[in-house]
Formats: sequence, C-alpha cells, structure tokens
Amino acid sequence: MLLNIMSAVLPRSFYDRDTIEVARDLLGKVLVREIDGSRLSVKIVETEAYVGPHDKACHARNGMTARNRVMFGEPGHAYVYFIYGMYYCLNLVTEKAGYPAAVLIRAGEPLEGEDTMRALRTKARKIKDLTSGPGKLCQAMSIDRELNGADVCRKGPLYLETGMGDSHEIASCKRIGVEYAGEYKDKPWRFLLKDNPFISKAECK
DNA sequence: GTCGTGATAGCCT
DNA sequence: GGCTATCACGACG
Repeated sequence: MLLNIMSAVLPRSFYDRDTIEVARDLLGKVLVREIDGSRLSVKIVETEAYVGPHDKACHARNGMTARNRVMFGEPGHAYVYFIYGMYYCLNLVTEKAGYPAAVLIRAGEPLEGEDTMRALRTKARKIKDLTSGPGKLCQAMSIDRELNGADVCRKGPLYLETGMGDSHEIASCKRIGVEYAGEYKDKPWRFLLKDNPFISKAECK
C-alpha cells in the first residue's frame, strides 16, 4: 500500500522534546495498531499535553506510583491507564527519562481496519462514534494494559507514522475533565484539527 | 440538539 | 472511602 511505503516510523527524537510541541505536532500523524497480522490505523485529530510534576492535572503530580511509572521513563513509550472502572486511555511519553510528561491521544479518524473497529465497538452505530474519544479509541484499536510501557518507536503492536503530511489548521482549548486542577484547569493544552468531525467534543466554549 | 445520570473498579489519601 | 484525563442512554421538547 502506498501509504505504508511513504510513511516513516516516528523516531524517539520526536518525543524527546517539549510536551506541548509534541502534542501539537502529533496532530495529523498516523497511529498504527498491528493485531493478528492485520493493520488498524487512525489519523490523530485531538491531543492533550500533561506537562510535568508541577501540572496539577498530570498523573505525576504526587510523584511516582505503580500506575504512572512509565511516564517517568524514556520518551517514545505508551502509557496506558484504566479509568472509570471501564475504559483505557492511551498516552505517549515525552521528554527526558526522569521527567514525567505525556500526551493523551483523545481522538482519531479511522484510516485502515474500519470493519475490525466496528467489531470491537459494538455500541457504535456511526463511523464517527468509533474513535471520537480516548476510551472509544482504545476500544476500537484493542489497546489495554498489556500495551502499557510498549516502545512505539519501531514497528510492533503499536507505533506511529508520519502520514501524508496534509496541511490543516490547529485550534487549542482548555483540557477536558480536569476541573480539580486549580490554576492548571484552564491551560490551553488541548489541541485539535479545526473542523474535523472526529474530535471528541465541541472545540471551545 | 442538550442535559442528567448510572455503570464500574482501580487508585491514592 | 472518595475520586476519576469516560461513555451511553433516556428524557426533554
């Protein structure tokens, strides 16, 4: 497939940078899940930056725990956590080892494997409902705690590709579901492709 | 379309 | 024991 030939796997240096820049640059990139020899992929359309121990919305705000330890490790690994008793969320670890930061992947636009995604998301009727939220995306791509800590900088069960590099306009907003985070709750660290139908919620208030 | 609410379990004070 | 980086469904009009 031409898409495969043209696309390169994103190297570790992509993630070893300021988290806000990585969150913005991940928009339009392709998230690939290989499962049973087949390929599922989405174009990333929405992200959020969680920028370090001082960020009161970041899971690392109270130091390292068994759950968040992957965030303290090398950039370019998956941090997958279980939330609300039912769902998983996928993050990509950024910045130097020892500094806990990551980008939450909040939504994608299906590119390959739509039939498999539909089989994994039996509740979803419209294509928009397959991957338009962090929990939905993980369900559609079969991402769970087994992938916590996975290296996403080489081909394997989970990795990212550069994609087609098509141009797009980017918007930023406050992050979702972090009302508890004091002076950090309104930081404009949610990024999305403007007017893309696969984003999880309306752009801004 | 928007709003309110229940499901469900692991995490951390 | 309280909270959570969510989702689906039903009521409303």
